[in-house]
Amino acid sequence: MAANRRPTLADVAREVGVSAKTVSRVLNEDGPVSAQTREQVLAAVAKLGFQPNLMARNMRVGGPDTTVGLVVPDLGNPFFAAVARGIEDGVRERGLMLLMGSSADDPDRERALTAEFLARRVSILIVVPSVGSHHSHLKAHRTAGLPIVFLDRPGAGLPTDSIVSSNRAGAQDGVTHLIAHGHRRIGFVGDLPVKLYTRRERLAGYRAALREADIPYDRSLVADAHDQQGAEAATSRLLELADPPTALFAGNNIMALGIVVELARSKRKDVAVVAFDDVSLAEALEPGLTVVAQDPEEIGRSAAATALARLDGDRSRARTITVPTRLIVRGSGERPGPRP
Amino acid sequence: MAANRRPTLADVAREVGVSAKTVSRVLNEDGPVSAQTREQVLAAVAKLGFQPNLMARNMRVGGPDTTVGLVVPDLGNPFFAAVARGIEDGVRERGLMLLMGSSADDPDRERALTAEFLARRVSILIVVPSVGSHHSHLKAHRTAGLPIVFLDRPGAGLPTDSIVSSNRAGAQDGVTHLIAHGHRRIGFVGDLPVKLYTRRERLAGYRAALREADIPYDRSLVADAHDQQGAEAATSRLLELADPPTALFAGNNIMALGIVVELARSKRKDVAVVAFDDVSLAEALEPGLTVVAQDPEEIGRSAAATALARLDGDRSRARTITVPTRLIVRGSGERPGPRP
DNA sequence: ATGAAAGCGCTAACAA
DNA sequence: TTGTTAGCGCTTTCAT
Repeated sequence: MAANRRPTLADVAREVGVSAKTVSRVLNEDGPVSAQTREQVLAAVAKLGFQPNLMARNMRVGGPDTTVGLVVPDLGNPFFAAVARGIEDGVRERGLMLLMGSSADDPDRERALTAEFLARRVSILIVVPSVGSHHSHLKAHRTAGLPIVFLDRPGAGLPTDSIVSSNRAGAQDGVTHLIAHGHRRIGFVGDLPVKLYTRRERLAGYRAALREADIPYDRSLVADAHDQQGAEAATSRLLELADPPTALFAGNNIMALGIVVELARSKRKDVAVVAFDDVSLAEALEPGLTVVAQDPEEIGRSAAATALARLDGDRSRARTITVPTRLIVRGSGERPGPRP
Repeated sequence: MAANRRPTLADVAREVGVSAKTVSRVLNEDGPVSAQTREQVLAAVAKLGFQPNLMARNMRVGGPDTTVGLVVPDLGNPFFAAVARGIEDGVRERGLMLLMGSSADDPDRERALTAEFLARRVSILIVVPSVGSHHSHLKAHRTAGLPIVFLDRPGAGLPTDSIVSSNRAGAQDGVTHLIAHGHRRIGFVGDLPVKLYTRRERLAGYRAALREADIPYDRSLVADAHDQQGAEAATSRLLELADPPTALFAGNNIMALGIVVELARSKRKDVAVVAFDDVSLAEALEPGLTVVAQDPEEIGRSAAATALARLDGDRSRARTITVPTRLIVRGSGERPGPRP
């Protein structure tokens, strides 16, 4: 069967014997329409299976597209998936949908995605900026009224709203928890690149906790990895040091998976662990994995709320909203430290 | 500062002193343009910060929007997040983006989302159908050439391509594994509603395994839950039966989390477990969680590939593609069964 | 209560 | 190599 042309407003109008404008009035409950005409129009709409073309409507009306453009590093990462759900939650009642793309933390892909979103005239742009990406080219759009929100990390080259977790304080809490249980040699397994905002902030929190306890910072206890496998290897390397750590701090959820898996594989039950960001099954481990939990859905909802406020005319200064983290103690931070 | 009108093609043309069509030619690398004109146009584009309006372009060209409409029950579920990534992977090189929405397994919301997608003239529609949703209203669109793919579950009322896991065989493998290790009273914790396709298929696999081993089917060993907390409660109830199960089979990833967490909390190390769908940290548990792993990204890529083939004119009969599952033995299925 | 004409921003199909 | 005209499907404006 050949691909039929989809019916248009004009087709419906012709079917009923009225003008296109009348059909439009019925569908948008615009001007006055007689009950009978309305009936006939609705019948024809149903008969032809007409569905108004939103692109055409949007274009004529001149307003933005009713979508939220969202760029995340990886759609498959549970953290960003939860963030996306939070955003969707926050904008659904305003009738906005999510237009999404993964940047893989590549500035070029991020830029291509944002360009595409802009070309589509999204109502809101929400971006988890990649390391090395600049956003000065977005300035004109922001000035023109497009709400732009940076998420998880602040953006470079453009003063605008950002939503971040309390990375530094949260990491400090987590590491302090380890110190309180007698640990003085604490490894840090962070993601890459090292310039990544969250990585730096969390490392700063780690160092602040050490400083607070008068423990010297030992660079050799800081390891890096790109992914879970890398974190497993990093964990293994740290534990093979001449003077190895008795505890490990995971810089994010993926690093946490690597650390925990490697410790399980090597049956190292003597190493304490605290992770930044919660992971599923954390409470089912033995002992339970102590984490500095983020609230990704709240981050998403907060981004949505901020952007919607801008859409509604809020012209106040750009703010950075910090979503608090919460230390959830489950036991893994209390594993025996070095003998006193 | 007032919201400035965004520059249009005509603005650029005026700036340079050429016609709109010429600008269009430069931007789309369409017809021939003199090097000098091209330079000037590009300069003006940069100067004005012009970005072509994709909606207008699409409309004029008459083609569909370069988006994939995707409806999933829950964006935050790692399984669907991974599926989404697979789809994105599969369509990116064709220049398609993801337009997403969560249905919460509510047929009305699913319908609202698909209607919105249709109104937006998506190039492809991919849906995880809710229980009770019907899709006969999509028939005309499919006939008109819109590729429609059902994912994870087949759709009702419309013969079209579907991508599913080998639910029945996979579940049978998992339960057979438990039986091979001496278990005869095996509980099944499935999600709701009970009419859900995946739930029914996996339960059928469970029953097939029992039948194969001449173990009578005991309805009291089948429990249901909506979410992780529900699965925890269901696990607890099963274990309190007069003649309790010595092993449990989880109907999906969320049920698995509930079972594992509840067993850890009640320190029941004597209960064997196999889960349908892999979860992170499964290998770090003690013993590792044996699972029937799905391949969500492959499901997504497969859906993308199927839809793209349809877009390219494939008019063959609707097929159902079954993505194989794989039993990953990690130990939890081998916990001691009843004494012989 | 309804319709005709114009135009949103862009490109196809022609000319020149 | 470039411009002109028309029109995608819809809504606005102004008539009737």
